[in-house]
Amino acid sequence: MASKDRIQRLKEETRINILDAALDIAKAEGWPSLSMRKIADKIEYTAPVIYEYFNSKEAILQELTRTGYLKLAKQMQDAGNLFTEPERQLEAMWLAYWNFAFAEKELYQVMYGVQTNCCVSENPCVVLKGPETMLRNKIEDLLPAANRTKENIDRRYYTFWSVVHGLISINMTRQLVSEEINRQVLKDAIGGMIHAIKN
Amino acid sequence: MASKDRIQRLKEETRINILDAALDIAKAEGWPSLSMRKIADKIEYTAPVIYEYFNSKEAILQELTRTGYLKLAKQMQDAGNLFTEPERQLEAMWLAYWNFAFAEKELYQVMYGVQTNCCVSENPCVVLKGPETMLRNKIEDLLPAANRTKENIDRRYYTFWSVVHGLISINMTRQLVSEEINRQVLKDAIGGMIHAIKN
DNA sequence: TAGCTTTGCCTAACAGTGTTAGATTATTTA
DNA sequence: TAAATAATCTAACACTGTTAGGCAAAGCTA
Repeated sequence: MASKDRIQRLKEETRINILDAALDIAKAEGWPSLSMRKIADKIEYTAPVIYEYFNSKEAILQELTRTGYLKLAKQMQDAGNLFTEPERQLEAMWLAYWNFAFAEKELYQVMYGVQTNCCVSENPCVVLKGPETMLRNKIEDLLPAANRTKENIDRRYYTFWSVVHGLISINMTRQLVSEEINRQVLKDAIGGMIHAIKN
Repeated sequence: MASKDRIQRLKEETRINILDAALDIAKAEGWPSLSMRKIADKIEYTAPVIYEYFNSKEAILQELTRTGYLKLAKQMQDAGNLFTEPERQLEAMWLAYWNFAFAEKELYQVMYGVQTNCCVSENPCVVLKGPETMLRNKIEDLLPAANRTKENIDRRYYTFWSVVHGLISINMTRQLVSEEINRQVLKDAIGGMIHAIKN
């Protein structure tokens, strides 16, 4: 009856192989070009056997986001444990979050629905820069002449953009942020940023 | 020779029809289920005709992002023009950006590569909440007991998350943010937020 | 108006996708 | 060894983006 265990182990193994193969392909060629047949090739099976382990391609991605969240949680936990003061811990946890996003880029993408936009890419023609330059100009106006450097404008612009775009995309991918919280976060961020710019 | 003009006008018209149809389908069924044949159906042609107007499906999306940027720029311009003080203008412009994102959700998605993540969706099982709860707990620790309300924790958490996730996804979709700016924005945001939490 | 050329549009096809049904082979059980 | 079960494959369906080739209508020229 130990053969049952062996078989069970083997099945578990190919299950993991499927997940590994999927992630490998995504890392090598990006998520859009991931296909069931490519996964099958990599694990040296034909495509239909994958469906004995996962109900759909979507299910594979779902499982990968699950492991992604576990990995992220662990790295944040470990980072926090290096410190004792809560503020240092919180800082370390966010930095761990940041580092995870780039160390495990593909996992982060599937976890949070960030697609490497092929559309805009290499050709940042002037119209795409319209909103950007408008905002930068206004930030420049507000900055005291003394610190009106390119680096400063960059920094303010990206801080602004990050918080607004971040909040928007959180709202679009998940839908659990209350209207009131949105209003407050946005108001705080914009108000705080404008205050900070004026010094 | 006026017929040349008429024909030119007609061609321009179906070009616009293609773009409109694509956006309509995306609004109705989401970007993933947009297909050339569906566009063709909507404009009452067959699929290959579209290739006389656009080189590829990608080109259609590219054109739509272009119009999206124009629309966004106009709305920001108009919003800014309602005020005279630069700080009010900047605030209004960011609010216009925010409003555009939800009023023209599909355009924003294609412009900035935000995909409505089907993966996570309805089943927020406990593991997905791991990182979230860890961060919330730490924020709770840092908040003075007096303002340790759920609303406050929510607000701080989402502000934090927005700026970090926003910066990450900006980096992933575009790649034009310098390492130095990233470091500064991240440091400023995290430092500032922690300071704000402690009051 | 006749013929020729160009244009507009379509059908058919290719290679690829996710997914399912049915047949076939291998393995385990009796 | 024979029957039953499990593992795996082939073939197919309906779909995707995209291209090649043909047909018919429109325009131009004589």
